[in-house]
Amino acid sequence: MQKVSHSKSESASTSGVQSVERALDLLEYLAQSSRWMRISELSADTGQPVGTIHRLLQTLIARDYVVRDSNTRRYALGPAFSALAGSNLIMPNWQEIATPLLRELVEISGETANLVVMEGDRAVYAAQAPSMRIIRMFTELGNKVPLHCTGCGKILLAYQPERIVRSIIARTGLPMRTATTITDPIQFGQELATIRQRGYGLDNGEQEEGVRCIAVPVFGPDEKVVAAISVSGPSNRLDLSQAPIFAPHLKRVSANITAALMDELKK
Amino acid sequence: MQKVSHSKSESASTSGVQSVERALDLLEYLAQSSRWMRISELSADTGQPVGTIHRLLQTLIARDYVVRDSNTRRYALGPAFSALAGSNLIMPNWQEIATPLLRELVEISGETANLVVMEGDRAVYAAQAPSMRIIRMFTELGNKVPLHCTGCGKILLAYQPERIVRSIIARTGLPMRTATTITDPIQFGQELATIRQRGYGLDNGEQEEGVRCIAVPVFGPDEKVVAAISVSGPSNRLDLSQAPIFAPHLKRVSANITAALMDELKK
DNA sequence: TAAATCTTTTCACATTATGGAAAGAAGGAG
DNA sequence: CTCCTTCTTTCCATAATGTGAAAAGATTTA
Repeated sequence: MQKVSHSKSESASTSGVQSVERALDLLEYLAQSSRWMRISELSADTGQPVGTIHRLLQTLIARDYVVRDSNTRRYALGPAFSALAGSNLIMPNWQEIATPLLRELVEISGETANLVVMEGDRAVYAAQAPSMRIIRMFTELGNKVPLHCTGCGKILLAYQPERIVRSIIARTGLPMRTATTITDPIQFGQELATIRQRGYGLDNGEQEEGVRCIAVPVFGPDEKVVAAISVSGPSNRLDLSQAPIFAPHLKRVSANITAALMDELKK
Repeated sequence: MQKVSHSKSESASTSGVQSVERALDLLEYLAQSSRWMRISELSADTGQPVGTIHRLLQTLIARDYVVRDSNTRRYALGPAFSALAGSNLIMPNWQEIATPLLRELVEISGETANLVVMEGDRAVYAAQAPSMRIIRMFTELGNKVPLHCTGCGKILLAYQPERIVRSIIARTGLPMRTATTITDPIQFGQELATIRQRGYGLDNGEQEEGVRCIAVPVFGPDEKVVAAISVSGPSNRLDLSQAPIFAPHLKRVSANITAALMDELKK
């Protein structure tokens, strides 16, 4: 258990309430660890003395943000988060807001249109307007897929701060799903840069052979990306050369969703 | 908008890192307010001076737990929560864990079996094993329903600390959905007490005319309730006099789900 | 343009969080 | 069963940290 520079360096910079930041560090560490943690582990891994960790945990437990298994004396995130996460300010009713707008994309492209949000280390389908054709892309709502090998997932990552992207990749890696999956971190970084630059992203069968998709970001308040929308279909119909043609339509619909979202939020 | 006791009383008592508690107060207040809030409102409603609120918000914004709309200078919960909420420690893959176990209930009862979790002020269907009969109860997964008028919802509330229950009811009220919906807070309190006492809950068409259900809690670590399971069916088949017969089966399956959950968690 | 309202920054102060160390539990080895 | 080790919890003197009143700045209203 080695001490890690008790100096205030790292996140010090300016402002920031120390104890709050440490509490958040703790919560985030618990979130990303895939098993229940003991105090000594938390202390070692976050570099805070056990006393401090213990006191923070007490506070968080009292509010149900952390639970303690009294048998093993291990800690994990608690149920209070789902109450926060359920707030419709951060989890809008995407089905209601987006589905009618997504249908427009189905009419234009003939392919299934999706709205996807980030949840933890994965992308989740939150709304969908299915293609009317016999062969079509279809996913259950709530379905979770990797971020690195889907059009929408890559969009969501591309508009995330560097540090978030790195920590996600550190945890999940870039596992190969098909022959076209990008598995090299450097190349993946370039892919994200390309996406940011041209404003839309592609999925060339990177998650599932034979499924292609074109995706754009959906912005919330303050230009933060809150979701991604896409049209997805079978490779034989959806040629990636069509992307520059579809992208403006996707962007228009994205802007409409942003507007609808803002309407929901403003009072 | 009246001021609520500026005294440090309330949660003071022992322990608890003050600034962390205040930050949590702030987050919870933001979560429950249905619109974006200005600093002055937050200050008035939480009883903290604007300076303090401002500083806390800075810290939370820096970490994306709060977002600020720079046009209106209003604040809301930020995207960092979905990352935490996505942690499989607090959001297990219920479909995977519970669905096979729920099927057992379908075989016994002939009716649809559901697993429901709490999310914010509502209950969300997280797993389901549908009845094989022609007329049957069915809901989309991810569907959100009120807590106060559903079997599972009432279970979830019954095993929640008083203060949580009160704050939820304060926000949502007890709106009448059918003739049997409990709309009186006192009576509702008694209902929750009854549920705790006998260990299972009923829904006698309180949300939808003609749909009845029997529900029991699902416990996680440390005897905390993390979900509820139920069998639901049409009133003409599902007589509430059958409840004492079904309840033990529900409890057995609930225990199995708890066990499966623990297996997931322990390494 | 002036007044009023709201937001952001500042700063002296002491309350509050800190973390080392002691006390207490639990777990393991012999 | 007892001793020893390892981990958790509590304690407390210290000063670093968070506090909040008020000033400064920004924006909206009159």
